[in-house]
Amino acid sequence: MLKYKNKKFVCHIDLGMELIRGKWKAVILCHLNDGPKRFLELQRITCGVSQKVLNEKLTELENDGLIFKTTYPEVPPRVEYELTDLGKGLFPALDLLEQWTVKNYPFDKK
Amino acid sequence: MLKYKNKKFVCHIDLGMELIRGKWKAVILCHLNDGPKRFLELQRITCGVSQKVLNEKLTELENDGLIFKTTYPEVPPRVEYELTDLGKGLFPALDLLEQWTVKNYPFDKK
DNA sequence: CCGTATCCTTAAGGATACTG
DNA sequence: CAGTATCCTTAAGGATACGG
Repeated sequence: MLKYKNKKFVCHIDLGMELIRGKWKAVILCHLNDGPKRFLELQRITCGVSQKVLNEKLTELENDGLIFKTTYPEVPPRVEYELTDLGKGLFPALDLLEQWTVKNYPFDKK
Repeated sequence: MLKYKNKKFVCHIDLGMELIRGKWKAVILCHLNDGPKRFLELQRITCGVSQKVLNEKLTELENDGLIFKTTYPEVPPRVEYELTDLGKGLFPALDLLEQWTVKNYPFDKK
């Protein structure tokens, strides 16, 4: 039994999965690997997930140290999200998962 | 936009994550990589998750073709779960995730 | 030992409206 | 454009009891 942030985990993979849990976190991380993205770009990538949900996920990822954001003091506001070094280290695993999926699920487009 | 089993996914990583979503699936898959396990062994590994939940997850993994089970006609019954080839192919990604977690979260034991 | 059924609680996700 | 607030629906997980 292991502990992190007052939560209990039965093993390391359990904790690792916790950090990318939810419908959108892995998707966000994968796309941020290509470079910084603005809020609206991420919303487009996620096919229009609501602002509330997208913000929730971005905040959680930031709190877990996987991404950080830069706010430019302009009008209208501009904010960019990008991976931290910790977040970049997670990419190889996500990349392998994606490759496995592409290989085994050549599924219908549209 | 991609489709699989009547569900929609925004990209491949989205589908890949869907298959290992939930509190226990990745944990089960990782431990099955060491070899076949019985129901009670898996329950012990998951620190006593309820039978209902464990069965749900095992059934979902089986339906997705990641594991299969062998039922031995004995009394008391004996059932063994193990990875399919498809499931084995997923292990490298999970293994990388675990390594990343071990490296970055050397957290408190117990 | 393994699996099912029932009931319950909480967490996740979405719709919408509003603000600087 | 980015973020917050409110409300709502559904999905996930757990407790318990029972049956082959």
